[in-house]
Amino acid sequence: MMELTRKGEYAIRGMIYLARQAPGKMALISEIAEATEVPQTFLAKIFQNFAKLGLVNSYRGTGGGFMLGRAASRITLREVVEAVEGPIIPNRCLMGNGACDFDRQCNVHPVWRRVQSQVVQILESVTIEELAR
Amino acid sequence: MMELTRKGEYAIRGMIYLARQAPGKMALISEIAEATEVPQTFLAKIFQNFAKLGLVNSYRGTGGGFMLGRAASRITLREVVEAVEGPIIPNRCLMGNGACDFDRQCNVHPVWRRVQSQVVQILESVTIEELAR
DNA sequence: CACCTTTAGGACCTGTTTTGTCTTTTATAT
DNA sequence: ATATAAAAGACAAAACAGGTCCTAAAGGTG
Repeated sequence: MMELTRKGEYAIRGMIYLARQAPGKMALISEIAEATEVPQTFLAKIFQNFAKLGLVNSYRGTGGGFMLGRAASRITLREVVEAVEGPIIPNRCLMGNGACDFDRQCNVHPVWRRVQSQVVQILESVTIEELAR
Repeated sequence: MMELTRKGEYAIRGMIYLARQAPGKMALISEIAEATEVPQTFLAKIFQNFAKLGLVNSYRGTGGGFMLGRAASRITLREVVEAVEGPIIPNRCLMGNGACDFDRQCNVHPVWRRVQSQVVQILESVTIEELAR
């Protein structure tokens, strides 16, 4: 249960790699992929999306590449994980789409809420900068 | 991320239903399935497995059915969840099959450990009896 | 014993998600 | 112009989720 997908794992590795670059230095996707042992085209997809979200900045053409969108100390693990995996939701009924009317009736509900809040809290408390050290 | 599957959800519902039965009273799979709104054959599979694990007792033939394998107060939510979903493992590298040699090198590793232990702790602290009240 | 009831076990199936690949396009620097 | 890199989109194999269906086996009952 609750397994991070490869995509998530890859994303974290890539971001840590970027965090370890000298400030302002660009890294090619080919370089990142090789260093982190991630399939290049797959990582490219992940980073394309991250660029849209502002988690990384991307530049095309000669001398282009990727760098972090902001200081590694201001990017949390939670942000990275949720960017690839979607929100942290231990049970469908927490999705808040009204699918679950058990909010008041069901005793399991608050347990999932606790799980959710604990996990979010842990991931939120860790920054990419810490992971890159 | 970390979503419980339907199977897990169904299993919990079924166990709670059993916990609400009068002590020693047998419940038919057809009855449980209907009451909990779970596809009968699917629930049957889940409970077959639970019978092997001792989480429920099953009896065939007329007057047969299912009942809890022990007091509801001695069955934790963790046990039920892990019985259907497998161990709670936020990242593959925690599986301990030697697949991950990052144990000492990787900074993310201890974060996943913390997540794992927190979630396990929460689910462990809740019994089916509490959920059935 | 014959028969009915109820779970056990196994085979099978369908749709979705994961984990990618491949090709073409667009932007940029030289 | 040309070379370089990321962007975008189509495609696909494999695994997983979420079931169904059929037969077998066990246990009561008349």
